[in-house]
Order: sequence, then C-alpha cells, then structure tokens
Amino acid sequence: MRDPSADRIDPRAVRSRRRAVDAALELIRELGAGRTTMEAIAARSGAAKTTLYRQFGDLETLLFAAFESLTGPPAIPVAAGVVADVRSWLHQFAEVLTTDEFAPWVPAMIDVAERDEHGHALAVDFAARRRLPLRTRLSVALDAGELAADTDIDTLVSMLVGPLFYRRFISRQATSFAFVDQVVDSALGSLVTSSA
Amino acid sequence: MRDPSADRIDPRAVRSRRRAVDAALELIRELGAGRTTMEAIAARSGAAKTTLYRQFGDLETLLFAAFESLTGPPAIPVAAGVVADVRSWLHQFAEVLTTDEFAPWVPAMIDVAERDEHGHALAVDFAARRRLPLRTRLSVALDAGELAADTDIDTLVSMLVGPLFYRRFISRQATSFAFVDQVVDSALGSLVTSSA
DNA sequence: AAATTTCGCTACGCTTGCGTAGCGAAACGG
DNA sequence: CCGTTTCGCTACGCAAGCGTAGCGAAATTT
Repeated sequence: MRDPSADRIDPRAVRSRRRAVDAALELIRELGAGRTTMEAIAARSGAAKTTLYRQFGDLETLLFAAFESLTGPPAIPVAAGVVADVRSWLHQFAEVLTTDEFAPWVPAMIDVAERDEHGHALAVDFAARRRLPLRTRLSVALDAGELAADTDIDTLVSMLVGPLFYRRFISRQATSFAFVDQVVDSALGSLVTSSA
Repeated sequence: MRDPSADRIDPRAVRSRRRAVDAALELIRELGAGRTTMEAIAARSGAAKTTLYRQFGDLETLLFAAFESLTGPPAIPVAAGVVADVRSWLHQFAEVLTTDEFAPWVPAMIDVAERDEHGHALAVDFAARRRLPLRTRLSVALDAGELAADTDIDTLVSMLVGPLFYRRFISRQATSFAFVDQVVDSALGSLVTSSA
C-alpha cells in the first residue's frame, strides 16, 4: 500500500482539470450556467465524461470550480489621498466591467446565487474578495482621519460600486468617465475631512 | 370564411395562456430560466405541450411572456419635496426587494439579458419602466428648481437605486433603514438648492 | 524493471425533453 | 342549429444528456 498522505498528482489529471474548467467557463459565458451540460464540457475540453465525473464528482462542483478559477486578486489601490485613489480604482473597475475578464460571468453567478445554497455562498465570497482592496483603502483612510469618524465603510463601498454594477448589468447604460467621477464625488464629497 | 380582422378569443386559450405564464414564472424562480423546459411548464400548468406550442410558438416566447407579466407599474411618488419623496420611494423600493413581487426574477433576467439579444431588449425595457416614477419625480424637481440646474438625472437615478441592487443581488448584504437614508442623503445632499 | 494504482476512453442503457400528427370536443359564425 | 374553426389531448419518434461498467495505457512506487 502506498502512502495515503502523499498527494499524488497525475499530470494527466491536472491537464484534464484545467481543460475542463476552461471549457466550462466558455460554455457558461455562451449559454449560461443553467444550460451548460457535462456532455458539452466533455466535448469541448476533449476529455471523456468519465474523467470529469472522476475529477469533479458532479456538474455543480465542476461549475463552481470554473467560477472560482476566475477569482484573480484585483489590483490594490496605492496611497495618494483617498479621493484620488478611489477615483482611479473606480475608473479602472469601470473599465474592467467592459472587458471579458470577469464581467461576462457575473450574471451567471447572480443567477446561481439566487437559487443554490452553495452558489449563494460562492457569490457572497466572490463579491467580498472583489471589493476587498477598495474596502481596505477606505479603512486605512478612516483610521488616518481622512474620513469622518462615523463613516460606515460597507455603506460607502455599496454607494461607490453599486451604481457601476447597476449600469452594467441592470439598466445596461454606458458608464462614462464623467459618470464615475460624479459617483466618487457624491459618495465621498461630504465625508472627507477638510484637514486632509 | 370568417372575418379575419375580428380578434376572436377562445376562453380556453386565454386560460391556457394564463396558466402557462404562471407556471413558467414559478419554474423560472425555482430553476432559473436556463433550466426551465416546455415539458415542465406543460406538466405544471396542466396544459398539453401542443397547446403551448400553438399559443407561444417556442420556449423563448413563452418565457418572455412570463417576464413581461411581471411588469406591473410601480407606485408613483407624490409631491412633497424631492428629498422626502425620493426617500420614501427608495425605502419602499428596498422593501420590495425583500418580497416575492419581482425580485426573485431579476437574476434570471440579468442572466438572459447577457446572452440573448431579445432578452437584452426585454431587460433594458423592464429596468427603464421600473425606474420611470423615480426618474419622473426627479425631472419635475429639476424643472421646479429644486435641484441644481446641471444635474444629470440618469446619473442620479443610478446612484440612488444602484446601491440597493448591489446589496440585494451581488454582495447580498441586508439593506437597513439607515443604509437607504445614507444613500439618499449622499446622492441628493449636494444637489438640492438651498432655496427649496 | 515489476507491481500497483490511477487515468481516460469506448460503449452502453436509461431518462428527459423536443416537436409533431391526428383525432374528438368545444366555441364561434351564420 | 349546423357548418367551420380552433382548441387540447394522447401518442409517437427522435435527439440530447446522464451516469456507469469494463478495459487497455500511463504514471507511480518499490
């Protein structure tokens, strides 16, 4: 009997997993999570269904693995004054929402989160990680006295990113440069301490 | 040959349509649009598939009919000062987001809008109709000089409802009374003319 | 290098969903 | 009322997807 504690890694399994996850991401983007099937993932990834079942157990697990493969850490805003930092971060974020980096999968995640218990947890976690840099930067500002002492950070985050999400996924209006600026000014305007 | 211009209405067809739409709504809520099938709608509505195909042509049309059956006109804010009116409307809206009136179908619509051309149009239209009362109220305020003359109404609307959508569908945090108040204050605070 | 485990494929049976053909029954028009 | 039209159902064939059994090939251990 071999050592059970040693995590063996068969290179074939690794390749299969990666290909399956990539194929799943493509299919979710094209068809949505609901219409993505094991059969299609197997076909597109080139792997056999048996392999996928052995690697992931079931479709849900595979889809979630695909979602989690998206969670690259977002850029961290540097320090140069809250307003300026937040402004540049939010502009960057607005830009990201127009690319294929993660925006195309957000609707699928929103959908899954509404109906599936695990999906709910996944989405909550994903969102929390995504906004962490912004949240951290605001926390630092609060501690440094750059923001009014009674500022609620979570509320502030929602007021900053909420309008962007709304425009991208709900009203589907364009987010102009001026729009982002106004959001920043409005959200932070009354909170920045005059001293800073 | 009968008069082709007379829109005959067979009561059986009317019943079938209504039942099908209701069943579709239930299924979309439970499974998402992607997993909702003709078979399931037929089974739950009690109608035969043939009937559904005759009435709607295809699944997409039926699903869209279901979505559109949701679009009840939202309440119209009355006049009593912009800030107060908007505040009460937004509190009411936050409440609606916690009920089964239309919130459970928003994720499905977001998902469909991202992938389907018709779905996109439907969602845009739906969102526009939903925010119309708020938009109108703000327009009135602008015309009345209650808001700064250079105010962009659409931006303002996004800053008001965006944070609520974000909390309900993305971060899935609770929207407290205080949260809504802060959103209103922040968005309108600097815009209301001191005279009003 | 030999023994052993894991991998990945083909092939299969089963279930679900699709979309239609054809037939009585119900609703409408004269 | 009586002909005509529409409705709704049962029944069907077909395609897609599911999940697994069994077997050679590849990788790992000793």
